[in-house]
Amino acid sequence: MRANPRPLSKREIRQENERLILEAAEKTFAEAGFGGATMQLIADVAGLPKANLHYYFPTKESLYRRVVQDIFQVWLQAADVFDGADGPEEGLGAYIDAKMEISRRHPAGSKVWASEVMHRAPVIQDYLETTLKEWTNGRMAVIQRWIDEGKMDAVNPRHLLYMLWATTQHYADFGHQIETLNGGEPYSDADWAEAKASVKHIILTGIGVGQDNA
Amino acid sequence: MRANPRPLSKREIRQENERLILEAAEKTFAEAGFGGATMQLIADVAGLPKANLHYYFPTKESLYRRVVQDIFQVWLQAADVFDGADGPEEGLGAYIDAKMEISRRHPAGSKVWASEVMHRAPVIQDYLETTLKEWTNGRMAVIQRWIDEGKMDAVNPRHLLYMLWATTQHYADFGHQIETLNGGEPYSDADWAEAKASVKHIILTGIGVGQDNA
DNA sequence: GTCTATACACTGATAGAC
DNA sequence: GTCTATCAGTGTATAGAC
Repeated sequence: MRANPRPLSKREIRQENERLILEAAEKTFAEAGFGGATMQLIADVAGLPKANLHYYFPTKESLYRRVVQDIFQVWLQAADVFDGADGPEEGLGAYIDAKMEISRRHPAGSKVWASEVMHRAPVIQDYLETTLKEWTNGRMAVIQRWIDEGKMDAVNPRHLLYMLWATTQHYADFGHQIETLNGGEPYSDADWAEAKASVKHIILTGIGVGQDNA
Repeated sequence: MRANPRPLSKREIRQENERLILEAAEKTFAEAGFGGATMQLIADVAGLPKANLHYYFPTKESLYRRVVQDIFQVWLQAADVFDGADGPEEGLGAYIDAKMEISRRHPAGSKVWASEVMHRAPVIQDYLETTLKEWTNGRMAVIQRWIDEGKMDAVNPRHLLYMLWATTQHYADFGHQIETLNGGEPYSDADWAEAKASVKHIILTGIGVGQDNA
């Protein structure tokens, strides 16, 4: 344990505390839902007094809104691998890998997102109508281009995307069920590798793309 | 408006009121989550005074428990089509159809189930460990048999099941997102038919099963 | 079996000393 | 920027008249 060379600036204190709070909030909202997560509980998880949460985030809803927005950003960035790919095997394969990795590393975020959408997106409806819609249309166009170029079968691009989202996010959102069916044991590296390979194999084969992934 | 030929027996009154309450509860729990759904709100949806709910279901949790149990039954019954099928095209095709139909007809139930599992199954953990586990093992054995008989490719049966669950339930759990991406319009008969056909085509092709479904 | 009134606990949010 | 004390509002659940 070393002494800090200099005291943190107010800006740094704010950043650090916001990070602590957001981390605790994401975990707590995921586990208990918006209604079940109390400010007291989030404060306990963050290791701060409840009043401090209200200092950084005036209302519970503003805190929740920030959590959902952050998740949405991570989620959108996963699609960067999609762009600039030569074809579906590379592009969709990398996208599946990226989304499976998010399910593994940020399961809480995925659950908060799922819960928000299930409850008719009370705080991010505008994102669905603008950003997500544009993103979806763009990726559908890419898939359609691959189809036109004969690089994959003529499947419905929209429902292919939905299948990718559903399947990859399932490993986060229903992680508890999967763990229970795994004898109560969390997934090992090998389990995740098997899951990834299975998902990629079935979907890529399903759209007429040969692949040699082990 | 006709007069009832005879007054309802107490048993019939109980059945009818329980049905009203359970219907309202499923809808409300799905839309607002366990914490967000208040007994007052459920009572309003059911058209009954709040105190009556406590007469039929002593606590909020007992009402919720009953809702989840009922959903689980519907969900398990959908798998009847699985058994007695000659091969994967018939068995899995019918299973996908059945699960898509449940997503269409009982989206609220699917959401309550998803929410329950996401929150680590506080009330149906025992079902996951017993009934669901046995069900899953049984169906995995059927799939493995089809593989051994050369009727489909050698994919991992467990992950194939997860993909079926994820993909079909996605159309209920994320129905709001799908509707938003559909221009705010609910899915028509044609939309559902297209979704079903897409899901069946990709998955059945993905496991090496030819199919001629339109 | 129905329903009004109410008890009791808890939650989100704030005031104000430090 | 931190934290204790506290308020106003809401939620679950029940008592008791009908």
